[in-house]
Amino acid sequence: MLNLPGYAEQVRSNHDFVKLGERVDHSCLIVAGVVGRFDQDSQGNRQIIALHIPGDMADLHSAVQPEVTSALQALSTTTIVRIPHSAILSAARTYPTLGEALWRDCMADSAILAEWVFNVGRRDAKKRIAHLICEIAVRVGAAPANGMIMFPFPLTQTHVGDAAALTPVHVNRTVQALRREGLVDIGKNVKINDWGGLVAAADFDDRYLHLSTKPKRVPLIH
Amino acid sequence: MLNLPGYAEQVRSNHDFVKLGERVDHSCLIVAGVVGRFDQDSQGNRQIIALHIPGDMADLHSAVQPEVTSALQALSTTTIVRIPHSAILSAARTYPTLGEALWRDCMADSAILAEWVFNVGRRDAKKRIAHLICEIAVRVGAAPANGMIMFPFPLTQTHVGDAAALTPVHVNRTVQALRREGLVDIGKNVKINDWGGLVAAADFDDRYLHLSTKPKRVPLIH
DNA sequence: CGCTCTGTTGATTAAATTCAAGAGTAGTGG
DNA sequence: CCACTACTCTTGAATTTAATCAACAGAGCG
Repeated sequence: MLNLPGYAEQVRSNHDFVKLGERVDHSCLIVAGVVGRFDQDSQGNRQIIALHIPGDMADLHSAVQPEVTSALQALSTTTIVRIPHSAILSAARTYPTLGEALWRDCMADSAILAEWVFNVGRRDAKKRIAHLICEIAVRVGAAPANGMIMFPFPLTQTHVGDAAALTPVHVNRTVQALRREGLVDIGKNVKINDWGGLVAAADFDDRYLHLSTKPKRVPLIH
Repeated sequence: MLNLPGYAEQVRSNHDFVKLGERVDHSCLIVAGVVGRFDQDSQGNRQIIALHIPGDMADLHSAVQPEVTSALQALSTTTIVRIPHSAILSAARTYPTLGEALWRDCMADSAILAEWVFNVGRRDAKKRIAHLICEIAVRVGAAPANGMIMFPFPLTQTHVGDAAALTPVHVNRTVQALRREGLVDIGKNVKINDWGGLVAAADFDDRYLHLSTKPKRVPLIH
């Protein structure tokens, strides 16, 4: 087993722990919480371009590209471990198969990014939010219980808007519509009453998540 | 110098040379022409999620993730060379630094993808198309001549719409507006009259292209 | 208790889509 | 060489979706 160095660190909600423009010498493993990767323009308009959940290396790519062009912000109270690039790269050099796995992990994130371009570009508000919820449900590994899928959801409607490229007002109305239709209740928890219906409404196809090649999540060894 | 196997192949315009759902055992180097990476939904709505120009490995990522989740289509008459994954991966295993470079190359594409999420999500039609043109101008390495930047542009307005997530009708009106304002003339050639003005109109910041770490384009050794 | 943040509602406005049709251009085959 | 077809670009009008503006209510926290 790899014994990567690093120490756990708490990040407050809405705090940037990797900032635009800096040059980093480590990648961040998310241990708990939810983090958003943000891009912004010169007027300060922000867009979440990726969401990361526990088990994700939110910026593994920085190992080969240390200039930060999108910030990482905690969207809830979050625990991270900063892992030095030196450790990652030397391990990858020693075990080329590991290097390939890290590369593959980055490409899994990239495939999600591609789907987000489609999501934001081609789907209307309802499909877009439904699709986002489907993706998160699969990624967190939410399992049905009592005919319902439920998982904690610390994001605000504003966060959802930042991810789906919609205004908070429009997110609110769309979330209400999804609730009224009995598909999904998006609150402090997401409660999916009708997974099949939600998948259909979102036109969700999980192939882009490459679930078969995705490594199982392993508990953190410190 | 690497001596990767492969033979040149002509692809007709509008032809998919890597198809959705297949499993590939090679990556495609673009030698000439322009190719689009397409995602689509069950209704057949299409979205270009990436553009590739000569010198790009359009689907290098398939070396570590061979299941095709987005198709590659020639947007003009195109020449490609198919390079076996076996050759790429064994070279990467032998020379870990090369493996890192390939990984880095994939991450450069990923950074562009991230910018596209922002582009499609947060910019209006004019900024969006202007931004796309700025990006392509930089990537093809277009240089000013006679106070004007000009390069061939084989894409149709429909292609631009597929990339910018706009209808062809709206692309047309927006392209005309950009022409009227003297910023850029988008036709069989792109003619940029006012680079500074276009950059400002697009809110374009080339940092996401990581130009400093981008390897210089080398002529193909066969 | 008062502040801030989040969610909610209504009215208005703006941006982009949709629908429909016509004009120009290039390529194909007779 | 011309007729025919397909594609691209263009225009106008009507419609739809989402943004904007403006308030207010409730929850949580110091």
